Amino acid sequence: MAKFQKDKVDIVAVAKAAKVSPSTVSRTFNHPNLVNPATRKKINRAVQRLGYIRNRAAQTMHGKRSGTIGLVVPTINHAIFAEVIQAFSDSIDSAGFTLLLASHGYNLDREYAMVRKLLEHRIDGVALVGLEHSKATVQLIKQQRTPALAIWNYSNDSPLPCVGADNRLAGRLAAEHLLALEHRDIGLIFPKTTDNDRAHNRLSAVRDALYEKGISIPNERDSEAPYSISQAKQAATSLLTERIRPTALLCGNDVIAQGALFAAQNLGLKVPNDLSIIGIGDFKGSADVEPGLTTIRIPAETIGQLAGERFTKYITSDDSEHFRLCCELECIVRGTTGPVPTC
Amino acid sequence: MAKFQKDKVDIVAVAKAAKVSPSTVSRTFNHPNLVNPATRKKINRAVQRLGYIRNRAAQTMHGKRSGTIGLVVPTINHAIFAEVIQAFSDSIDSAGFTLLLASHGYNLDREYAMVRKLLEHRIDGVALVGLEHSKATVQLIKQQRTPALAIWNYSNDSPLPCVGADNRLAGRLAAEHLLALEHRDIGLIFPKTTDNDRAHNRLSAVRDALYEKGISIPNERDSEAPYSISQAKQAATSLLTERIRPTALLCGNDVIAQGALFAAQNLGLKVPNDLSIIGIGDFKGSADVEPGLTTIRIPAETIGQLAGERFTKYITSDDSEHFRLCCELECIVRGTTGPVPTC
DNA sequence: AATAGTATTGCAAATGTTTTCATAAAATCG
DNA sequence: CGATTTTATGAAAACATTTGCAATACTATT
Repeated sequence: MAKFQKDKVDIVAVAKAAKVSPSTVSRTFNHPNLVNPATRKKINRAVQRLGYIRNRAAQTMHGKRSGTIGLVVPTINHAIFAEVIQAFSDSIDSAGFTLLLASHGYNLDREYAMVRKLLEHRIDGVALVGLEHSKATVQLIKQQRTPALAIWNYSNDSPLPCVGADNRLAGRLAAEHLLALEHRDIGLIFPKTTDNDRAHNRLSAVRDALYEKGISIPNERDSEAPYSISQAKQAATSLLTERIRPTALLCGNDVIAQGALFAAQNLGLKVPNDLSIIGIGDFKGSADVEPGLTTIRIPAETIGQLAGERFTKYITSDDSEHFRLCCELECIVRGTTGPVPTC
Repeated sequence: MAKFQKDKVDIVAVAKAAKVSPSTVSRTFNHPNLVNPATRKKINRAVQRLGYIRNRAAQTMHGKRSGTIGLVVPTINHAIFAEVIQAFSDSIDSAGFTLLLASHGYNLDREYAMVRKLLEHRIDGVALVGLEHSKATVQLIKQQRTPALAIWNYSNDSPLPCVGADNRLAGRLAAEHLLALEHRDIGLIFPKTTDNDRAHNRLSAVRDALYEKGISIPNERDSEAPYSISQAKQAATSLLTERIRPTALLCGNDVIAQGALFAAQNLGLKVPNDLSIIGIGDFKGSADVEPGLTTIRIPAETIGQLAGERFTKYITSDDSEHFRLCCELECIVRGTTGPVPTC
């Protein structure tokens, strides 16, 4: 195969080789039923022989879809997003699209820059994580009339179509689980909430739920840790070595919760006898630590897959009915939470 | 800004608004020094006002670079690759490129399909994980004269430029660490090695190293587990409940090693007193489990970053000198390995 | 002031497709 | 068998850029 890799092999080279016009070659790809099976065979043979590969750029320029979808995430590096990226990628792939990926490191100004960059490539749609975006970003995608989708978060009044879960509810569920176990001395470890509406929503819902029971969290029980097991471990360690130790730790996500768990083990505390720990997310691996992590499950894979399916349909059929899909949360009780120690 | 979003805003709309020719507008973007600063200012104002965004597809079609680089990985889902993807993405981003990402699920035929798909988008280069690829894939990228790069693996006779580490050496280092601690009864847990030269190289190097000391691994000590903590945990559990328990477990990667660690804890074994465990990879989090995981560090972030820098330079300067970068491995001794129990 | 350069701009061709329209050949019908 | 419909193909315009070449205006040199 591919005997003549001589020069540029484009659609006209194929046409020449098959002794037909370029139009016919184009048609064999785009509307095969409009061309005589015999001619089609000739053309396909020529394609094989020359090793021709379609040029999406040229198609795009003509006004056809580019066949690409942009995805902008805060970070690729961490368990959750990796999972949702994988699912989204697979899902759009099977609809014939390719993924353009960019990350902004929890900085909404960089998010804007990334969206702009993707727009230059004439993506057929762009998916963003979360519902909070800079004014400029929103204006940009509106002005370009590019289909856009918010994933990971759900809100019934989201301006963009969205596929995700209710992060406020996630926070509330976590708090309620601890409250049901009679915990009152609760420590909080959350990531920074600037430019991160997921964390913000979770945290404020937790505070609300606790407040309703008359509990407020003193400053020294309210700790901040970035998305890293080791730094969470540090934060948890200092929280657990205060004069009065909380009986439970509510963590903004499972990575932090794992850090907290390791910190507790390192301090010789028995989980859940001496200390309860709950996370949010249910990442890969959370089930398998010892003891298994109690957490609020956010179905990342489902979100990614659903988002991909729904969004590609939305793009290809441009019947632009706004959609909002809410994925169910679930409180997964494993081994890291238990009743308050009866000391 | 963006008062007229009336119709298509292309380079000629901008030209009209700024009262210059399209050529001049194009030049302000591509060769700013060739155009009068005053004109440039006029044009930039028009660009702002109309909200013009360059069309990479049209540029590409003209023969300019597309500004995209393809990356094909086995999976996005797992710690290692997520890290290398992030670093690679950041690195090429700062050189002005955008990432097209695809995954094949450890199937080299799907890898071929993905490369083809990326080629349709006229990527300026494609990076693949590992050195083992189907004949068809290799032929395809050669025939298209697309710059290609192998990452993650290093070999001094790699046909493609490569940036990575020596996986055979990684296996050997792990084995030698256990041997130095006098372990002789060693259990192996590795992922499937088909279509995965990383795992294959590691495993065969481990076998060689053990063989040199006269040790061969009986079948029941040689276990297979996919890339999942929970399934690794299962595999480890069955290995550890054999009649005669090995004194050490050598795991094909850190995910498996973590599974093994949890399995041991679950069985009430003290690590490292009753059992030593070593992994390969040093993923995020491996340092923080309790006890910290001993492992062979593969510098994923360095690999990703270096690969991005080197590859973009390679592409933009097309001085096609073949390059091969070998990243250093390091045996990180933490808390999961110790001397053979003196029972 | 004439000449030679240099800086700035515009014109038009080229890039690789898709699609509308027109045409030619073949098939159907009465 | 001629008229009409259907099927199959080609010619050419359009898509949004970039760039070589030519033209113009300006500056420096003698």
